Amino acid sequence: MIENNDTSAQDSCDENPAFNNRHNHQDCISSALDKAQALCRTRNSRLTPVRKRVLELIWQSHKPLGAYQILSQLAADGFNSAPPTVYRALDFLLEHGLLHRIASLNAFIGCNNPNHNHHGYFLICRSCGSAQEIEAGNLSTYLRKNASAAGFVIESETVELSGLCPLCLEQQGHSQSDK
Amino acid sequence: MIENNDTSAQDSCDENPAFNNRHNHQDCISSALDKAQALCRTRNSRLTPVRKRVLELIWQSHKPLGAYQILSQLAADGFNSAPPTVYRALDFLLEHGLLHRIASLNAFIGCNNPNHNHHGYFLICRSCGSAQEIEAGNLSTYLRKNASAAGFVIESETVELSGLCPLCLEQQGHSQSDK
DNA sequence: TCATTGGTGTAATGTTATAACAGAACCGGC
DNA sequence: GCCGGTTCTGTTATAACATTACACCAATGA
Ligand SMILES: [Zn+2]
Ligand SMILES: [Zn+2]
Ligand SMILES: [Zn+2]
Ligand SMILES: [Zn+2]
Repeated sequence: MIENNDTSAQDSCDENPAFNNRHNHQDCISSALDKAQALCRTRNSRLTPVRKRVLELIWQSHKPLGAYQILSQLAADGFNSAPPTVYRALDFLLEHGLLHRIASLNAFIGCNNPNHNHHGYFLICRSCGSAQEIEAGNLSTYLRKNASAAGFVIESETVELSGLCPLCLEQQGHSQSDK
Repeated sequence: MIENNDTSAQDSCDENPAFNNRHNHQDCISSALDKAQALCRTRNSRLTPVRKRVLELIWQSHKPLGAYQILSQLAADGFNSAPPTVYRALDFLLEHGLLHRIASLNAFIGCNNPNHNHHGYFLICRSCGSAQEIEAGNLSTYLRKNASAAGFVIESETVELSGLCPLCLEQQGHSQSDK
């Protein structure tokens, strides 16, 4: 199942992990936690148990997770679980660039490039719920240039594109041919 | 590049009304209501008093309005005012393209191009709260092309850019020079 | 007329997020 | 070690946003 035969990928999460069900997802999780650990050390910030657990829960799939879903998992773990607990952890992780908030879903997803100060955008599958962050690059430049033509200065970008991922498209194709 | 060369704007609302405090805003409102009226007639839909009033309230400024703000205004008008009332009206207006929902603000703003089936994006001033819809044009094409390279098919786009509008930038400049 | 449809009234509830304040844990200086 | 400031957590309550479910009514068209 999770075999990766003919790709020389060492880091299986660098490609398009969310829409590739053959990648080794344990690597995604542990790599994200390692990065977070390192980043917090260099910044003299504390990745406390709650914060770490929240980050881990969010990374346990590539589907954006709602605050109250996280909350109930924390409760199952025996952590304290009242809304402020999880929102404080989320705020911390957001501030450090370890997460992004998906406004159109009221949900949160891990960022696997927390060091680089970037503007990403998201492809979100409406069928399976997976989301994939894409580096904005030109897009951001383009938007800023256009905005400045109107005298507007962009400070933050929310670009969330909903549709069907490759995996769900394939499945839909199958079910259509069944008709 | 998004260039819009046909700047034969007679209608004072076609330019950049949200960020132009000198435009005749009554024209914005009445033109929006007229368009809605006409559009509903051709579609055999009913622009009932509540629906019309909600649309009017939303158009009374260029700032996205929350559902409960609308609700309290309806109450002041003597309309029934429970959440379903306003959400039903909003759903109707959204379906007919007369409004857009701003996910990052949980708020609603009028669309002044309800006939044309389009993908707009928004410039939202974090200081004064005004928002301006920009026709997407090439942006949409670009996003879809990039997504399809990842095997993803976009169905809907949420592009909300937050920052400072020209008017607020100018004010900020003044207050800075006061230092 | 009567059934159908679409719109509204109303109560209750669900979901997402924050305020406010008390207490505990951590950390640097002594 | 102990102290004092800061940061983190616990707890209660509430704010803000949105939906469900069901009853009623009014327009439409056999
Ligand atoms: Zn993964
Ligand atoms: Zn999918
Ligand atoms: Zn106007
Ligand atoms: Zn402004």
